[in-house]
Amino acid sequence: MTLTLGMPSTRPSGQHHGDLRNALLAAALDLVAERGAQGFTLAETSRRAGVSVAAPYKHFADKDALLAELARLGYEQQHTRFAAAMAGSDDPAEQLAAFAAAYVQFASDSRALFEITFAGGLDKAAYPDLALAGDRVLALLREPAARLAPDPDEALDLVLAVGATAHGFAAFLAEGVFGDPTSSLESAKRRARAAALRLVVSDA
Amino acid sequence: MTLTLGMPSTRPSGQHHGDLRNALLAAALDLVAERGAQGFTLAETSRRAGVSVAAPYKHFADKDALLAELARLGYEQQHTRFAAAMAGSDDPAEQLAAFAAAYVQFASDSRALFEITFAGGLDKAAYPDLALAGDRVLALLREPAARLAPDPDEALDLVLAVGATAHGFAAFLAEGVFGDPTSSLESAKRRARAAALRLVVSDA
DNA sequence: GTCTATATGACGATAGAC
DNA sequence: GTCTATCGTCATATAGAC
Repeated sequence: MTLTLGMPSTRPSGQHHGDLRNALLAAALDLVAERGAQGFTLAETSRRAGVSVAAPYKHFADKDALLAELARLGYEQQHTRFAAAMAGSDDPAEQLAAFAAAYVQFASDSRALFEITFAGGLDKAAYPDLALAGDRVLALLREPAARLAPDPDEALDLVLAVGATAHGFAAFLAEGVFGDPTSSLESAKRRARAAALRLVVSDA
Repeated sequence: MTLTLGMPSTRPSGQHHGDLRNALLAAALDLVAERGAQGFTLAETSRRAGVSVAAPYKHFADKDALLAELARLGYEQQHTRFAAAMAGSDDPAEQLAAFAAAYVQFASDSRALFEITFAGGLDKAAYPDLALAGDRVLALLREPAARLAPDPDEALDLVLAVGATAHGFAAFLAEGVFGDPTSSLESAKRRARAAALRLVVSDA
């Protein structure tokens, strides 16, 4: 996989790596993709990055700090992708449906990041940036929801219903409820989009 | 917590416990409730049950076997509770709404079991009974869905949409998206119920 | 900023006595 | 069916050299 998490910045300094921080993040992401969020260890991450187990501590306070940074990047990627998907239409109902489909898509092709953001088991209180980044993703839904429902309470209902439904379909897909993972992605996206529309149009 | 998982059976045999198997299951459940599914260890479970770390191996093949049994019991409890909640009405739409509310309720007051069933990280292929018990829960939705939608494909859509939405709200509640956990349970249940109805009535 | 070396401490699982 | 003892493995984290 080896996703680009930032710009590697043409190794400017140091002795060996130049950009160990990003190398560690990428290695950790690969590790989570292979063994799941609970299989993540700092020691194995170090090995994959080709450094000693002591090296990471110059870049992250501890194991959880690295994981929290990964989760934060996950929320940022989500925000970027969902915003792009929603920009395809001006119809608020269509925007919410596009969000649901994009959510499922993200869970599928960035499974590790998706798992970390939700099943990372991080203490959100200890990492305030995290809750903030997560809220920012959910906030994407507020504008189209407000256009569909003038009443603020009803708008909040829509935000949460669409968000919960999208998350449920994504979780089902990840858990293999649909069966074959490859062919089921499209059907999961279609279903998530349709469910979001149903949640929305009955209020129109 | 110390939920009753079976009948303790008035200690018939053995030296110390009489029913170590159930005592281990109960201790493991408490442990998961405190530290999450990834915080579960067989050693700590043994300590809490007051036995040596070797004792569990006379009752379970290994660590995962104990966890899998707990997950199976979780699905069975879900089935019982959801079936009871759905029995309150003859209207299929109302039954699906009752399922959604009961699902959120279960995630709230049996948080450990809920976490194990979904975030246990178990190899479903290695424990076929597990996938079966999980399918049996989802199957509860099939009858009311079939009554609402004559077409089998549409009925499946309903089953998955209601299931995904219920799961999404439950996950949001567990993750603290709603804020205060105690006061938010009722609002989460109300929202889940309302969303399920909206998913259903637009097809009526 | 990275390494080597080490302290410290879990955990899973098994062997053998009772 | 439970215990004591133990092996092997792996982890987090720190200290000090370079």
